[in-house]
Amino acid sequence: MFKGALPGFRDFYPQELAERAYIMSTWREVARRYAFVEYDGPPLEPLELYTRKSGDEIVGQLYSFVDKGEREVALRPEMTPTVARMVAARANALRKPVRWFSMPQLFRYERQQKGRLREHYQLNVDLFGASEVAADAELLAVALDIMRAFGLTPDDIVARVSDRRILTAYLASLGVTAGGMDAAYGVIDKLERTPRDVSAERLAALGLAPSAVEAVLGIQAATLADVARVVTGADAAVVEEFAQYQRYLEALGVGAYVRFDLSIVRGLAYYTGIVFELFDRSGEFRAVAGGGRYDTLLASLGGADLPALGFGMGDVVLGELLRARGLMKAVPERADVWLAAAETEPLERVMREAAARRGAGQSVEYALRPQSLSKQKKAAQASGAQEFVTLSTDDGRNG
RNA sequence: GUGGCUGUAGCUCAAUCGGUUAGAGCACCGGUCUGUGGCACCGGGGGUUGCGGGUUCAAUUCCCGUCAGCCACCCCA
Repeated sequence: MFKGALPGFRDFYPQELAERAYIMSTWREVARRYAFVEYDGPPLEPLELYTRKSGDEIVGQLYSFVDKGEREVALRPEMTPTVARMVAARANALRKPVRWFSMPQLFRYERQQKGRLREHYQLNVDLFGASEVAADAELLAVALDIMRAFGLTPDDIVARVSDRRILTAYLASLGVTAGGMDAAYGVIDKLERTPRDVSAERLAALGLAPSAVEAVLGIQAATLADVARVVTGADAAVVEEFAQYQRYLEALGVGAYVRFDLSIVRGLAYYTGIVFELFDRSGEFRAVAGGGRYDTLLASLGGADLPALGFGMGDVVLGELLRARGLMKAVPERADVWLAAAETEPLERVMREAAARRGAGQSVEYALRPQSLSKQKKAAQASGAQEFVTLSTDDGRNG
């Protein structure tokens, strides 16, 4: 006797499946509008694909085991290594830029919480072979247009956008040393959920002057102009590029969603340039999506040396948000027609009509045993069928 | 992995101080109503109170363990 799904896994009853299908079809539709094409890879991969670059810390969060061929394997926890491998294998043959998306089910063995299960479906949109900042703008525009397609406006969603290079330059101008940079990222990443004095203490421990500590604590309010005043040389060019990025986002029609915010760090991993996260304005939910540029990842995985950028958007937090806002319109499919006949009619009569209609493409349901018409009508209403058709007793052709 | 809170029917909840065969609404099934749109009325199935142990004459109620869920941490998708 099984009581339910494993912890962190979901049973998709028709209502839940309809919601999932609604989310995924919307993802697919908007990605298509931006001329991204769909691909997929194996749900099971060699364990090494994830341990090689990500480090061993991730291993504890993998669903991994030894298969019957004594291979160490893992259920995929993310799509990036797979797509990187696929692109690298055909790097020379693929038309650049490569605009691909996928909606894999991903797995991670972690303690579950709201918005965070052990399995989820995640839209992955990636662009390979494009170093232009226009590509960064396209990428964020897809993510935001998806929000719009779900009915989420700039009043609901904010895209907080930063740039690794700008953050680094800004922190350097405040006196953060190269050695203290990662630690500073860590403090900034946790700024919102850490008491102010604790953060201040950690920053002071990095050797920052009191004024610099204040500046970091208030980094969320720092504008691009603030940054432009203190950076020089190559960094100034990066700042100008970011300004271009913002102009492109305006041109693409999603500018209202975007906010410059240096406190967005995106973990400590492989991002090399512009990064972003999408949040609901109320702050009630976890990040809805996140991504950015990771130009060195393909090369470091031993593949082609192609610039790359991408984002992920999971179905769990998004689904919670849509339900909370009354924007989850999905309902299970209903039959086109409910066929009824007098209780005295043989069932074969109804079946022949059902077969004809089904042959013509209609979705047809009927009572599996003779019943009174009122009973059939009640059943038809409960089923939600679009149309109630009663076969006449006379000629058998009527609708 | 750590800590806190919580587990009664498919769902939302009730059950006095520990006291008889654990109740209700919704949902589901059956029936009545030949007419009003997912109506009304009648009836029915479904719970070893998450599971295991302990205390007690007696446990849904008190204690311990365990599993699960929620929240925070950790970490990120």
